[in-house]
Amino acid sequence: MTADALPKPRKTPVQARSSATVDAILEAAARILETEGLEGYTTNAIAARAGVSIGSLYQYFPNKDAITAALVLDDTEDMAARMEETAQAYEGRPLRDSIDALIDNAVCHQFDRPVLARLIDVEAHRLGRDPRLEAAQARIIEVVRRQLARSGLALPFGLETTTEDVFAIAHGITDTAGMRGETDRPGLTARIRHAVLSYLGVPSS
Amino acid sequence: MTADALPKPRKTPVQARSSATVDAILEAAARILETEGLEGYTTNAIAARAGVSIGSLYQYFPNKDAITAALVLDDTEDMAARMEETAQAYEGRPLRDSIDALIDNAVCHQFDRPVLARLIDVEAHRLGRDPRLEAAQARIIEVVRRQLARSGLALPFGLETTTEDVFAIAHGITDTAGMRGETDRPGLTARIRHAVLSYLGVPSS
DNA sequence: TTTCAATGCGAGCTATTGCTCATATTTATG
DNA sequence: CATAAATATGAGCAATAGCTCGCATTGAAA
Repeated sequence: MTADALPKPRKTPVQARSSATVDAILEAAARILETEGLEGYTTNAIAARAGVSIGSLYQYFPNKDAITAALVLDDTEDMAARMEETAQAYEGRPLRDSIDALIDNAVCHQFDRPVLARLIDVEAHRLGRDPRLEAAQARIIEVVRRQLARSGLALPFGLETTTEDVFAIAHGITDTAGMRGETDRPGLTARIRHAVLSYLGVPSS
Repeated sequence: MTADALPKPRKTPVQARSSATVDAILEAAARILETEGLEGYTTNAIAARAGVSIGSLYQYFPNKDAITAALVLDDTEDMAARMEETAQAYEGRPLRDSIDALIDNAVCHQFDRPVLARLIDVEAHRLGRDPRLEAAQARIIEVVRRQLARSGLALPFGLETTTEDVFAIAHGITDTAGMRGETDRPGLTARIRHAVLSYLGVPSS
């Protein structure tokens, strides 16, 4: 008996055209989530919009959730990379500046595709735990944790909890603004900065 | 031609047993959302857990979304009533106390059924606008707005935006904590209070 | 050119879901 | 009791979803 009993990872692209197929599928999935919501988010629709047959789709993804998981993972890893870059670029500069830049990262990300960002968040919770995803999330957390640790501030509730709360605050404000269709990005950044800095006990202006 | 072309509102309970049926359906729907998530949230499953036939279910709800909408509305109206009661009970007392009590309301609500609370939130966004729901939401907003307006504080971003942000901050922290399974309710309340009060520029302890 | 793996295709199977409808039972009323 | 409205039932239909599989096409190595 051949060991093809495990349907977890499907074929991995080796030629250029198959990589293009995978990319097209993920991009189509994102666009459908964005424009049609979870209702229209079907494998057939994804394949159609990607200009690919369902058969091809299922050669690279074992099931529908795998597509969503890939979407979530890509998104999170992209965010992690941006955060790390930003943190490095602002190394040595005052906390206020680096925090500002990090917040702007998050705001940009949400403003870019607000509906998609929210749905990805929802789906990420629905799908179970995934080591690779958790690693990417940990990278993001770590960036903020390091900022706080190096700041020398007397954190109100300890390093872990404060980090978590700073995140939750930024996430809450950003998400709400994104859903409401707010367009004033600098204004939003200013509000989040004020919320975060005042939470940390730093005079905010 | 009879005017039965509008399938929007179905039969309204007039006898006691039918009211019990409706209640059972809504309670079953909530419990399924809570324990099985959106996957197991099917009309047949709801009817089965309610101990009712699907036929009966569809006599009182025109479609599945109507059940969800009723769930969302009930939840929101319940919250609005609690908030209004609390605000009235704390009338005349210092802002710190009333804010604290209002926050505790929200925390209790989320801690009671965290998974359900989140899914209701998600579904509320998926379903379109509903005048009755918006009215209930407006009642909640109004409670907070009035607190802020009467406080005499110099609000950082104007009454509307500040109200919205206070909400978003509390919602963000509560939601994250609920999803993480945190159990320290007083601690959570303290953190939210600190976040909100410092955002408002009030010394927090 | 030959050969074979990689890739692509899409009709259609299987399972499920939302929902209807003809019928049965219960309750209220006179 | 008789009658009709209110309520309850659940088999099953229509639609659709996720997904398979046999076959066609393409690309690259020999």
